[in-house]
Amino acid sequence: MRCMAPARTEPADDTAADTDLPPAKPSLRERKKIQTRQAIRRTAYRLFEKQGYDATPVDQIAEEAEVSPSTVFRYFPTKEDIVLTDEYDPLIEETLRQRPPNEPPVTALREALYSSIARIYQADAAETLQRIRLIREVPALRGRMSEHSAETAWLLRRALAERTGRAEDDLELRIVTGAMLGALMEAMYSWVDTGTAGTLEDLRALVTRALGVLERGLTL
Amino acid sequence: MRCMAPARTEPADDTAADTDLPPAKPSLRERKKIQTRQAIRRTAYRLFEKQGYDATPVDQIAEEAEVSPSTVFRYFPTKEDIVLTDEYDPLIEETLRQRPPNEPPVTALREALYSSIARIYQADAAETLQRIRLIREVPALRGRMSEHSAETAWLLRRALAERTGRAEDDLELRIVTGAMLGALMEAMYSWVDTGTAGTLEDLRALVTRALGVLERGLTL
DNA sequence: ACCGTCCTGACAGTAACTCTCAAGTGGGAG
DNA sequence: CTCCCACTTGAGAGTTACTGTCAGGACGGT
Repeated sequence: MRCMAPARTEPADDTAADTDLPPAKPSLRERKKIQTRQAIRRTAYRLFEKQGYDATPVDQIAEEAEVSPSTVFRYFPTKEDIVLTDEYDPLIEETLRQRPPNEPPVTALREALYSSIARIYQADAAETLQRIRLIREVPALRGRMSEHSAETAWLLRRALAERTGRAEDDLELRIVTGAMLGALMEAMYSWVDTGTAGTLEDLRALVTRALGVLERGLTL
Repeated sequence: MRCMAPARTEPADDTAADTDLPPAKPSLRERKKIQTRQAIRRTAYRLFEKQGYDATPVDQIAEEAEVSPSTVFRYFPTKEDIVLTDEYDPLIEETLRQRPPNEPPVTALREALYSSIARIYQADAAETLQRIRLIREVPALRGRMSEHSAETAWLLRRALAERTGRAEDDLELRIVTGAMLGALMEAMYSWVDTGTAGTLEDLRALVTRALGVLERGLTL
């Protein structure tokens, strides 16, 4: 397979994360869309688990989810996006903005990441675990993930720039966000490595240690 | 296009980097292989520059380089690899091993990275610049690059583990390498951002500042 | 019940690979 | 110099991830 770089125009529209259930009942059409989205993703996850990511063509996912292949691509611009859908960035950003403005930036970042991670994990623990496992094991997904985290870094940078009054492309800011994301990524992978069942507490502890290392200036 | 995850079995064999010219004259066959490799890459870079990465099909590269499409894929397992060939990891590793063993790990890493970067840059400055520019601008390449730097991180980790006597999968070690690579990546991007002509001195300065931020515990 | 809008499936087309096989070239042995 | 084996190349067919178009059907308000 390959992974060209398509327009990459995420829908990013109204279709809410299928993990939160707002009490307001959307129209029948909307509900069907959410159902279809879930069906595709669930089917995909099941097949990936059974026979592997690469060995699972989109056509098969479509067939077993009982939709046409075109529909799959309408919901997920790329096969990778079936795994990597994350609307987490706005969540992180919002959480970060709610931190007291006088708080030191790294602390604010740490706390924001803490609560974001907790919320993401609690939304669907099993699926989150499987997702991270897939990301770690499938090179294409890892690549796409890091690609995405570059955007996250940019977002964090903007937020930090606002806080500190520095320019958005300030080198020190770039370094800080790059280092934090790099460290956190390792913590994540380390988390899924520790046995099969990572718990939220484990994750918190790992993140704490990771950020601790950063704050101590990478001393061992 | 897409980017599945093929066997990813890099040739990684004898074909030396086309940048260094060892005095020993290899056989005619070997020389032809190197020529072909260079021809493909040069043609590709020229076309990428002219019409963009995504807008340049492999078939066109093959045609203009006067080889068959199959040959292109024989030399570079994926289109991305035409840009991302780097045999730098062994270089970094060797340089790192040559540092005095009693040197503090982060210092050793810094010095090893310094000289490696300098050597890579000096081998072919123009091409290096164009490569980094491409990596920054093409999402697929960025993704693949970070994927690769995960391997580099692993390599660094092993070297550090040796030095410090820690386990290879030690969390702190992962954090340190992850953070350093994250920070260095940002420094690189920042380097190509500053005007069109990044100089080696600029790069050194950026790396110094980046590692300085890390050593100060991400204080701004 | 009607009608415009949104959604879906069928289909054709592009491009990145992958595999196989036959023909050509290099290099060493005699 | 010649013969032969090993390596390399080109050609072609096949798979898979997408992309765009178009017609039919369902939804939802009037």
